[in-house]
Amino acid sequence: MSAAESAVETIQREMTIFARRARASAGRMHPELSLVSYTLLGHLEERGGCRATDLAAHYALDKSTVSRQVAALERAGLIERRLDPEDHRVQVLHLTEAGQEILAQVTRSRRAAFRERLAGWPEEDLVRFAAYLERYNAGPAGAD
Amino acid sequence: MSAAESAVETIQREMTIFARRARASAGRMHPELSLVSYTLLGHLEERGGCRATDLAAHYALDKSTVSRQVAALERAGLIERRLDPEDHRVQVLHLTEAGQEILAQVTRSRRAAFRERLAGWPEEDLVRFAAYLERYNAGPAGAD
DNA sequence: AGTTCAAGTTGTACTATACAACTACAACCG
DNA sequence: CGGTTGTAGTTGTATAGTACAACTTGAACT
Repeated sequence: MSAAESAVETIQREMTIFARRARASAGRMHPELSLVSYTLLGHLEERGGCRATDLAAHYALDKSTVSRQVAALERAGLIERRLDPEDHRVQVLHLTEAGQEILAQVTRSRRAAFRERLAGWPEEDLVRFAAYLERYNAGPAGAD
Repeated sequence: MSAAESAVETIQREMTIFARRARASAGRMHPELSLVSYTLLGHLEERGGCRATDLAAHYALDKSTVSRQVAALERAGLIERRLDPEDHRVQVLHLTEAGQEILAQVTRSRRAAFRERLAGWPEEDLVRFAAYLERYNAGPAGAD
């Protein structure tokens, strides 16, 4: 096996390990915000509000799933819905202040975990690793 | 923000994207084998058989969860249980031939997906990326 | 023998998810 | 206009994966 093939093997294996661990630990680390909820809130913050349908499309989730997640987030007071005056079918979702706070807090704690894990890496390696990951994820969606 | 801090941000973000995508696509890509089942079968192959309790410990799953997964895999004919003659509480799990075949097939198809995604990467980058991932995952478990 | 420990199963509950059927509104077309 | 078709979102139903607790069975060690 060539060095390239064996590197691909390793990348596959390590990415799988990571995915499994992330799934296992996500719920336990931030009981207040599941990985999906966190991602949705993050998207809302980044975009400054969007529609449930956009979330579903972007994250390849069924609209019913998003609908229930959104309902839960609203119940928890983390987002609010504003009827689009242009189109009354549409509800534009926005973070509430509480939502912004929780998102910031979870982001901080996640960032701390990553930072700790990456402590001791030379800056050059961090930058290259980050670039590789971006390049990997920028590829066509669909493969793991 | 320093280059190192911003790289950590990027790593966190991209790893999260990856974990989300993996979860979303795993079920659709290999309906015959969930990510967990695949991982369990892989572990059995690697170890040449082990106990349900070992699986639970290694993957931080509840023993009841493993028990049901194992039951399903046995029902599907992919693994078999052998009573440990030394200790009749213990069932040593082994891949059946069908299990080995399916595992090999899913591994091939996953590998193909990764290979396609990484096509065009210079060998040097593949090797470095693989090394970074190994180093990342080798850190203390628990952080995402 | 009796107690304590370990492996595994089963009952129950919860979360995330998908698919399908439905409602409400919009847009378009004749 | 007014009917048809399309889009946003909700709700009913089903399934998978998971955890926790209670239980069964066998082992080990006094």
